[in-house]
Amino acid sequence: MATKTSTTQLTETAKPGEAGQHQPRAAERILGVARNLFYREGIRAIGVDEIVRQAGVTKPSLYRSFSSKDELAATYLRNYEVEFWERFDQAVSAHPGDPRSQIRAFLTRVGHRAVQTDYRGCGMTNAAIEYPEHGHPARQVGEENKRELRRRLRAMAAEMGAEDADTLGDGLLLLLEGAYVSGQLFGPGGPAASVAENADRLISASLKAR
Amino acid sequence: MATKTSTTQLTETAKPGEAGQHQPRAAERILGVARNLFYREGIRAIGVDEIVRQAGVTKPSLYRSFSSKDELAATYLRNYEVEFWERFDQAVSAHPGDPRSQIRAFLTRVGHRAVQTDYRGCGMTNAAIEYPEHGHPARQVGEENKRELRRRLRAMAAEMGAEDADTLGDGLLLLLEGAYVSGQLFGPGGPAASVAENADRLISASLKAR
DNA sequence: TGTTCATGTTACTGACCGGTACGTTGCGGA
DNA sequence: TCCGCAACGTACCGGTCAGTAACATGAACA
Repeated sequence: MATKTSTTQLTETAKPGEAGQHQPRAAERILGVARNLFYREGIRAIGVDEIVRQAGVTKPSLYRSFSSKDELAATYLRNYEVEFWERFDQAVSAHPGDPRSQIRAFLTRVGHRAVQTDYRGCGMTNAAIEYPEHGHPARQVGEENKRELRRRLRAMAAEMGAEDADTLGDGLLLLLEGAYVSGQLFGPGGPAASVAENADRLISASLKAR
Repeated sequence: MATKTSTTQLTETAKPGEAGQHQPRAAERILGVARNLFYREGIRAIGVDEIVRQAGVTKPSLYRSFSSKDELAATYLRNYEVEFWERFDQAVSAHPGDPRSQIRAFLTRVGHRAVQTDYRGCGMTNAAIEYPEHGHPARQVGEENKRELRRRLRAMAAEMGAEDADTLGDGLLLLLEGAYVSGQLFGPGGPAASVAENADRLISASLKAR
């Protein structure tokens, strides 16, 4: 029914004929399409047929590179996580030695993205909600990411000199997750726009002796 | 496989022989089973066959009471929302005229539930994440609920005398949603345990002139 | 030129998806 | 006793699910 669109461009194509490395084009195109569809529609909502159709390949090509749909989803999430930490570290390195500004910079950007139309939140959080079963490959990526994120936020809270650094770090994590979820629930004009401001107020309250 | 459980009690049974209203038993059993399964496993993850099997009925019985699976899911969520407001209003009426204590009471209970094993967050939030498509019956229930919740939280923030009541109300909503999500991601010992404490600090910071 | 091997294809599987046509049962009232 | 009717079950629909067997192609290398 739908015409075959070639809009799914691969961002970085392995240059053919170099270093003898012949990265399969199919796997990258599949991953790119899966990333778009999984993020926008959800993992359970998208079948492998839809993915291979939009990628312009066929199912055996998918299953040669990924052992299962679950593994494809996990790969999508691992890539997603890499980019997440890139954004996070970008905010960190923009304000060396100033964790409060680091948090503010990161959350300002999150808050901005979260009120865009068709914002769909955090792919890892969404996947964990879609797959409540412990041990599911897709869920594990999210669980591990959130544990590490919690560790870093608590460390940053301690670096700020907060009395109860763990509580502050957890509060920042709650605000962040709330922004992810509320962003896709409310859309433009939603409460996620104020995540950075609220985080800063929470930091203020947590820094002064109570 | 599973033995036929009769745990799905109907909360309010239409007394037979009264007013000619004969509520079918099948519909209530279906709704009870659907509620359990949809909440614990997710809506997309559960097929109607599984529901009717556990309810001990057959599919036509389901489709006589519910026009579609989506409508069954929406009914489950509407019931879920009723109980949500019951819990919310319970915290409110426990501290008349004291919105700060109302918030603390509500969030204390949420924080406690959110760190239980197998906690699965807010059914409405989860459904909205499972169904990103605008206009989906299941999603609409959640969207409407969150809008009303936001309105009430902002009103309570104003009642507290916050300078920027809308920002504080939104901050409380972010913390709440974050507790829902983090609760099911981290399980026991997760950051959701501190949602009430963080909310109280945020209120403190928002009440004093900046 | 012939071999090898990764990447591509067509065509298929059994299970499950949501949903339905149609027959059966049981009960209250005439 | 029989009717009418609502509640329920049997058996089935086409479509889609994830996953696979078997074969074609094309380039690198001997």
